[in-house]
Amino acid sequence: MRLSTKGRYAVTAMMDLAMHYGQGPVTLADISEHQDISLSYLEQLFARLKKNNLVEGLRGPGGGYRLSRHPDAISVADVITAIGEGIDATLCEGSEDCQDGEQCLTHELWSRLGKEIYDFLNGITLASFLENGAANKSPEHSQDSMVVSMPALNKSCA
Amino acid sequence: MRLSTKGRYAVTAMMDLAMHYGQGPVTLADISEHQDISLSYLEQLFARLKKNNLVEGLRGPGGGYRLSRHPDAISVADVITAIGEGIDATLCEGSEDCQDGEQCLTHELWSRLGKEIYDFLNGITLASFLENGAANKSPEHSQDSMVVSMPALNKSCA
DNA sequence: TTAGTACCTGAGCAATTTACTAGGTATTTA
DNA sequence: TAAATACCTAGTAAATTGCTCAGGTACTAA
Repeated sequence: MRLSTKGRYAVTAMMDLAMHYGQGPVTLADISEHQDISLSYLEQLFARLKKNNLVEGLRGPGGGYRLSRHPDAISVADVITAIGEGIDATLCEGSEDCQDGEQCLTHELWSRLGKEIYDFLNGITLASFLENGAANKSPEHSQDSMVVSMPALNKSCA
Repeated sequence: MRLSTKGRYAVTAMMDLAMHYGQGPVTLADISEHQDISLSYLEQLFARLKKNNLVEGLRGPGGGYRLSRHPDAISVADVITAIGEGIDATLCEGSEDCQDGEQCLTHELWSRLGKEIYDFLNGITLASFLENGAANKSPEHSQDSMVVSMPALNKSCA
């Protein structure tokens, strides 16, 4: 589990897509303008996201990206792990370095903590976060005409 | 809020100290051996931890480091922010770059998510995690003769 | 068919972070 | 004093981050 500005870019970009879910694809150029990220950097991020089947790309005029699943079915943990792609095997894990009990113990402790963090982030879906900003575990996965509401966020930023 | 292997090292090291709380200071050499981290790297980490008043250093033979507060009063978020030290002001935040509403919106979204993650990690204290691995909010802060128990973690690592 | 728009690939790069090495100084205990 | 330990400074190779540039490929409207 890793959490950096890279994951932050990815999550905010995915939220951009979630907000326009059901309204046709969103171009990377739009996201680039909205979030002030370079287009090529976004392309790199979305290559990862597409590789992990979180988004679909649609070419041609009027094309862009859209979520490949319902915002209810995409968690923040999904996005971050898709970006990180195979991180967290850092220390013993292969367990050949483990000699004494105490080392195993601290590793065990961290792996438990890491799992708790993952479970927490996995409980936050794009939809649930857009709706009320809360972590909703076990979403109902309603396949209806999803309309993402965005209440009380029109305060000025300056 | 940043989460990387650096924070992982710091958290496991602090857990090492929490386990020996009330049993005299622990040397960095011991932690270095237990966790297989270089001594100087630990020194850098503990310089930050000391700067943020999470640990106390005791020089001379028989010296080492110990927690400056009760394990109940130190959260995982405390450790990670002490290591990170003033990160998360990355994008607009100074808010001069914010032109349109939508950019503010995504920033608002992320800051809310970041706060949720922080609150979650802030609910996990060293003591509560050692005891049962669960996130206990609002610990009772018992100032008694803390004995950190470590049940059911003696499985072999190989 | 052709221009426009989108996605894709890969190289490269400055800045930062990571994890570590080397060498000191300061302080305390025995 | 001598040993143990914290503490400090500086450097550094490797990786990561965030980004740019330069070209490609695929699709669609005209």
